[in-house]
Amino acid sequence: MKGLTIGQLAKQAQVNIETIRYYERRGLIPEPPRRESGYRQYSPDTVARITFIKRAQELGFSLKEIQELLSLRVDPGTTTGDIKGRAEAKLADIKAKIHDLERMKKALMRLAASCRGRGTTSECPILDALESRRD
Amino acid sequence: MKGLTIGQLAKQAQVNIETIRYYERRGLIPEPPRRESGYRQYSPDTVARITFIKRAQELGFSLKEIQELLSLRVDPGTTTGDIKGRAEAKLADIKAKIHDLERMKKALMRLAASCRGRGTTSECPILDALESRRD
DNA sequence: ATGGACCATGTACCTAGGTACAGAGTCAAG
DNA sequence: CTTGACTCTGTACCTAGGTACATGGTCCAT
Repeated sequence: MKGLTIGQLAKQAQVNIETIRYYERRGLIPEPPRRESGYRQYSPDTVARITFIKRAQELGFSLKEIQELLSLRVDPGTTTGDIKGRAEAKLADIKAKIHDLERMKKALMRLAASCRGRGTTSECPILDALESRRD
Repeated sequence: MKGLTIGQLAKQAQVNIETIRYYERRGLIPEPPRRESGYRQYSPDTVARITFIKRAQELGFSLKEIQELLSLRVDPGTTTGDIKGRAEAKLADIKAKIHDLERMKKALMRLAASCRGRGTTSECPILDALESRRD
């Protein structure tokens, strides 16, 4: 078994080929080994990595932040304490996101429930979900 | 009280003035009343609306999606059943986000915990957080 | 041994979401 | 009643995150 070509990887991860090369340039995925011809040879694990990146984006992380998240594992030049600190920073981030999503979720559930059978819709305040923020 | 000028609104909502005008063009905030001079006069509620938009973006929603979320309340031409359906679609979306964030959270918590005191960091797999997805 | 499907590099182009003027009018404190 | 800070519209420009060629070299099933 020789690993995946970039085209196979793209298909499995459901992204454009160019996106993969772009991620490589950005340092989001490691440069893979090549064969004689220069063709990239990817380990199947790369699929998960790209899937992770894509999903993390949908969760509101920028590529830069995702890079930081990913670097929480592979970086061998860092101390564990450093890692721990960075992990906890991201953790706080994530908790805040979950918190706000929970608020939106509750608002929408109230909305969907209250909007059953009534007449007009003007009284369905989703805005309140994230109101009164404490930045 | 005459409402906020665009500058005051921008300051309170912590965004650029141009962003507000841009949102207006995009239909994310309603066109406010003007005074004689043409100056926009905003209700203080607009602060919450912009805050909501900004935060929803950080949660991974596009402006188009946010528009849909916001339209779940003000749209008077829609039936409650329609609203309910759309709310539930968004709800599913949000639940999925929460779910994946929970996975990331758990992964990071394991990471932060396990990375205490050990030597190398190579065994801290955050990637597993969103692996094996079921799209 | 060859032609259609892939891949490589490099550069150009695209969309979303803003941001920054320019040029002209308005507000209000002194 | 002026002057510095704001605001208006319109248009141009910018960054992030891709996406699309063009040109040329591989791969492999027939």
